[in-house]
Amino acid sequence: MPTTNGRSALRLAKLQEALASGGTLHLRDAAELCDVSEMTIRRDLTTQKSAISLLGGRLVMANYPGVTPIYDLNEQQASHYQAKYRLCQRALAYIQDGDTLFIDCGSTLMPLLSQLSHFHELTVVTYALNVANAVAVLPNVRLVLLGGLFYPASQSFGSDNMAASIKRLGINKALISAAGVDLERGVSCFHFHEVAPKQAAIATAMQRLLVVDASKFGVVRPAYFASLDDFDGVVTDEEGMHCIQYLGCGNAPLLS
Amino acid sequence: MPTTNGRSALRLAKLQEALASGGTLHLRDAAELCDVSEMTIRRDLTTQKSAISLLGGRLVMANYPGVTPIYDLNEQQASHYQAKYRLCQRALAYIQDGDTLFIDCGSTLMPLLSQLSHFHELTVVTYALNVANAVAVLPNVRLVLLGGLFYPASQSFGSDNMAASIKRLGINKALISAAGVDLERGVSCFHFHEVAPKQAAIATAMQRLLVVDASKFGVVRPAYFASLDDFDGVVTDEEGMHCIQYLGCGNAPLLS
DNA sequence: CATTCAGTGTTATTTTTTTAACGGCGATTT
DNA sequence: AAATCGCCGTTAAAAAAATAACACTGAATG
Repeated sequence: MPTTNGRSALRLAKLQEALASGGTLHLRDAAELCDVSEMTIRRDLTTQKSAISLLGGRLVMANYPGVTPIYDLNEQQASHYQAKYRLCQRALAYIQDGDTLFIDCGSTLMPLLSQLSHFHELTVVTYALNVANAVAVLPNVRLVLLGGLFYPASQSFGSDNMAASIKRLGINKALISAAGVDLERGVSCFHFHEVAPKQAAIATAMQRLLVVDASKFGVVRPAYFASLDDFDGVVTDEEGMHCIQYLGCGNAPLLS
Repeated sequence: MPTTNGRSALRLAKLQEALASGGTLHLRDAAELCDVSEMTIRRDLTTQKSAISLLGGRLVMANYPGVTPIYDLNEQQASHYQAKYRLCQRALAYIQDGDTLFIDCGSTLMPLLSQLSHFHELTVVTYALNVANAVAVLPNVRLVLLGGLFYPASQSFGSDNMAASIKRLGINKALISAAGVDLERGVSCFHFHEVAPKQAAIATAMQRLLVVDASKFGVVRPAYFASLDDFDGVVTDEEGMHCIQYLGCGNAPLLS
């Protein structure tokens, strides 16, 4: 195993460039490209740590969405996903063909996106890169991405005139996610740059839905952005329903 | 093999949702999730065509960037990539630490992006989704994405006020790609929505570089956006240099 | 000049993945 | 009720990929 990063690192760099445009590269081709044996490429990959990973004989960019975080489905994870999935199923019930949806950032609403392919025509407005990527591949959904400076922590964008941009759009339904929901302290998230777009969407949309699972109830996060009264409804899971009833729920009607 | 889309399609849908958030799912886990054998999942995948593909025993979303278009490196393709790579290496020579770069859409400049990780600090401005994805993973590069309505054909965004947004940014160097370069008919691309951002970047940037390989010379595409004189330089490959000398090259100095 | 060692290729072995073939079960048809 | 057929599991065989072990090379070192 090479200790000094000699030619090994150079090869990795070369391969990384080859993969940067997107796509996969067979081990055989990678070896040919670098003019070494497959074994050497294998060793490069195991010794030097890089953004490339080997998936069934093919090199892929590990940091690309849809590749890296090998979905872990052991016991708990499975049910955790199931919960998120069911939550999105409930949210799905409020979406109709022809809607212009505002989709918030975060991972909560991701399971919803692939479901959107069942509709005939939709428009999705978002300021999150992961959401945009998932929507971009849907042929029946128009995508409007609100750009700006990228914040890696939330995979989303922020800009001065985002609020103005949102208000120019005819948003039908806003699906807002949150990291904390408290009856007294209101609805909050982690990052301050998310506040402006969330508030603008709430201000503009015809119908405002807060989509949160039970784990968010009774939690307060640094960035306050709305009170429960600002929403037309709360979409939550079975367990979340109990939390709301316990809390009293302001005057936001419980949805599903 | 199932002829009527019965439970098969339902399983695929379920798996697709599981993968939508990004990530991979081992065949074993997929089988467990659907409560069938691995063989059944395999059959589902081969009979029904879906957005899911099987890569080394793992299910991945085929339409995600970095997965689907299995990089084909047969003879010609290899040299073609090498050419693109060398072209970008030349362009790289004009980039300095601290620059604010405008990166155009298309595939030409993709090999450049992973190279940017070698710099200490950079800012990249783009209106292309594939560029944004490649830049988003670089920790040392600030990303500004100019949003709008998404155009799948060019993987880029367009909006009314994109030109205005670009002009508000202090763009240092603009790296512009093109689909056609002709001495008399000027520089052109395929899609009309690319014209506004390209022109705005050319108008704003301190330094304007046209990055094109030899295959673009003498070609005219539907959307004209600049003349060769509008650029401070042309970055091209060895073969492209000959083309330029043959054409006369306007007054744009040849770079590399 | 002999030794060491990083770097690599080759070969063999093990493990995993893929493919193919067969048989069972339940619903529908004849 | 027998036959058909869609659907699925199981098993065996083939192919591919991952791992391990060993040998060779050339440069640096003693």
